[in-house]
Amino acid sequence: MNFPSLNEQLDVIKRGTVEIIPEDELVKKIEKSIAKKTPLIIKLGADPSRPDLHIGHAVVLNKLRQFQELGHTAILIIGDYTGMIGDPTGKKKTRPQLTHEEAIENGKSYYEQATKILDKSKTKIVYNSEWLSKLDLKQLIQLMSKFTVQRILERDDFTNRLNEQAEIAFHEMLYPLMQGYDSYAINSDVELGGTDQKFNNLVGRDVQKRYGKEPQCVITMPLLEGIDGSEKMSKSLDNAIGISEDPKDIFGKTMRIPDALIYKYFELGTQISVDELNDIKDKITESPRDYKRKLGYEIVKLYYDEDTAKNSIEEFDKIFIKKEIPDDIPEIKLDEDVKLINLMVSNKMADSNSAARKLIEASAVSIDGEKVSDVNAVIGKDKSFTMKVGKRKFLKVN
RNA sequence: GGGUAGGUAGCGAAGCGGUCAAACGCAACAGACUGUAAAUCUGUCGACUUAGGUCUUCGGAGGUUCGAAUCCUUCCCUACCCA
Repeated sequence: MNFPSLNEQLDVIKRGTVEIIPEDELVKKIEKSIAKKTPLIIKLGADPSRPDLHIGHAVVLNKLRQFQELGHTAILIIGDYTGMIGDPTGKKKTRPQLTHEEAIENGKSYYEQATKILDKSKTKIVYNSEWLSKLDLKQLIQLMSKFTVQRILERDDFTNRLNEQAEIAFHEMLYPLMQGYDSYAINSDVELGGTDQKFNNLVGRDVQKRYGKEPQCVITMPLLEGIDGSEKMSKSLDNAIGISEDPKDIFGKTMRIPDALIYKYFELGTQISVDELNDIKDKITESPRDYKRKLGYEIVKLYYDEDTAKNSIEEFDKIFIKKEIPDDIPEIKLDEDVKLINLMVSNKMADSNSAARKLIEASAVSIDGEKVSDVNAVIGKDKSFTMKVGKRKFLKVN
């Protein structure tokens, strides 16, 4: 197999990375790979505790995809065994532990979603229970003896937890070692991860060295901010764009990101070429809105297809720029007269009667474009109209 | 095992017998302004309501009291210090 030249590869690999540790070793590995016509083994560990992937997770998957396109081998490790511990990274508290069944189940779902980005035919998937479950106590002690408590505690999360008087459960200290052991088990040349994974991934290097293997290089990718523009993207903060979401939502959410993030999203969240990326870099500030539309288009295209992406733009323009009613909105028929607030609640346009009342009072409800102000409004069963609650909730009544 | 400080709405955090559905901040939602950007301003932010109120909430369970998030008993949970 023939690989692109070293420099071509480096251009692609370096896109968006934070650190390559150490870069000269990576260069040597690539040179060797070209000379021997052997692909590098690229490791990505997946945490099976979160089955819903968002474009923040996609940052690292995109990078892995790029490696695949360069001809290298991607190995996705589903941490079914480590998932039972729960990665302490960035956590202030001990994570809940998954059962093995849950971990496997989540792992499958992870794979399904990850292969929306990765080349399925070139992705090897392995479960780390395959080797971790076979470690006996003697081997585990041997592994533990190669590291010191200080080394494990030096990572920020643990230091912070010590300082903030939060607990650290004993088993959590094992997490980095086990993840590092994965690298040894699959002989990885490169491990990818977010900057938050730097410590764990470096431990992988050490484990390999101590077991007499050539150590992997570590490539860290930035953590993508969520659509609120400040916090790291995460489902629990409700600032994430899920890769399995409806295309309209993906597009709409993309349009809501702060301008400062547009380039970063292009760089990390799309597969547009390095050349194109360089081309738009300085132009974004000229017309942020247009580039944001392009960004939304590219992201939708990545997870769906070109037609869907085009539709998303059109739909968006229709609703928010031309302020028209979207095409496919829920439609219901009334069998009898109902109070407006009940109608809102039963169609999930408000959480409770009180909430519905408050929305009406806040003039957030309109019928055929007319704002409704009567909290006790009753809708006659023969009426036919379209109502709108807030900016995004529509309902057609016939 | 001994000691100390705590557990309040999605989160953080006040309150320490009545004026508490519970200050304040963040988040969220809605309105104005916009490019559904950011920033800003305004309103809402337990539930039901015939709008007068009613009901359920302050770790759990009991109790004292006309009245408890606030006092007492007990149980559960967390952190820290000492061993």
